Amino acid sequence: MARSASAMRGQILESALRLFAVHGFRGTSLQDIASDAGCSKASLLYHFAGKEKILTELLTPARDALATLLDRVAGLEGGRLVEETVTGYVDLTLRFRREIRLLFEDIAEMSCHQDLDVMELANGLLDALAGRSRRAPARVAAWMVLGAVFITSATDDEVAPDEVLRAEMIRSALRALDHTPS
Amino acid sequence: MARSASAMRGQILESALRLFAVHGFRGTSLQDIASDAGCSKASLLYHFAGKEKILTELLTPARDALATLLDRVAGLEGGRLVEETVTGYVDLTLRFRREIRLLFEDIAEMSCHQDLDVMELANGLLDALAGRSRRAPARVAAWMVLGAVFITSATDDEVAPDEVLRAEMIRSALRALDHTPS
DNA sequence: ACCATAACTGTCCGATCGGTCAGAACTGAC
DNA sequence: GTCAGTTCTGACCGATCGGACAGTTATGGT
Repeated sequence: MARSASAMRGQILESALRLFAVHGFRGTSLQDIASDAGCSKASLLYHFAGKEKILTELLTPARDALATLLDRVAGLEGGRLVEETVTGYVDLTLRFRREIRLLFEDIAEMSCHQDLDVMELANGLLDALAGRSRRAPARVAAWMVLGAVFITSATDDEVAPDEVLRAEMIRSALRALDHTPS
Repeated sequence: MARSASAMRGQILESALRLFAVHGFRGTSLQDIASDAGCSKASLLYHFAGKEKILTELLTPARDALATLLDRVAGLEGGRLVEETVTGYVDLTLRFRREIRLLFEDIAEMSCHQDLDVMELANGLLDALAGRSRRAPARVAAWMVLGAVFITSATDDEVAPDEVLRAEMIRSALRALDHTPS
């Protein structure tokens, strides 16, 4: 063997990203990555100081891209600020989809696992949020609200008292769904 | 020792929920839970058939509540459907905050960890999405969009081609932020 | 051809994990 | 007090993990 160092490193990173995105970080062992990349586990640790360093190297480009975006919008304000930030953020997440997915597959695996089959319920919730519509705009907005409420509830940021938080979450969600109050 | 069975079970579930919410499911060992609950690891496995069963018992109430919500809105349609679903979903996530948090702490720990300190960047992004406003409605909406875009990008649901997905994500996000197009 | 260096590997290690099991400790009914 | 049944535990097990290290193999400059 003994390919060029950068080639092997690239192969390792590629394998790691794919496996992390399927089984999660903790759910993927160094041996798994080594087997997939076609080298020994010891070779991994020759190229990378440790398992965490592999993860760091995988996530750094996304991090840097986010930092760049924030720099770019630092001087803006008002409507331009929000528009540029949203557009940039969306593009960024789409570009680094696999990296984001690896952060979530721990959850996904946990949800699919065991008796409680959450995925079926999640699809039901998605349908209801989309108002039973199958059209793409409604479905995308439904996904957005699904994730938005989920994450916002999980935050411990103390951004607002619970009553305010609840009211604003509902209003914001309905706006995202393009819902005209009846 | 030798308390009543249900008391010990309750103590174990309480400890497990708290520890899972701090260190994640995989990041919490049976020994951790046992120490926190004030019993031996073997005692855990007397009350619960395995580690996964503890998680199942913790998440089942939330799952059942979601199923109940979906049943309740099953007969509705149009505006009422969307309103009831959103309100119910928000209430549900707020009620089961700790359970949701435990699903996320794997991510949180991973993000805070290592060199790349993502949290500072996330706060910057949050500020920009909120249009630099410190008011609660803007901050809540910013959190919503942060999570919405993140999760929607991570999905592999093939809900729409990437160009459509991108456009709808941006539109939906701007609506959630109550942004009036300039 | 030679050799310093880079690339790579087999093997071992300590730690930790979830889980088992035989038996001790406790409990309430009688 | 006795005893059956419940509750609990220390000790142990096999598996797996991330990592260390000495030694082997390939590479490129001379």
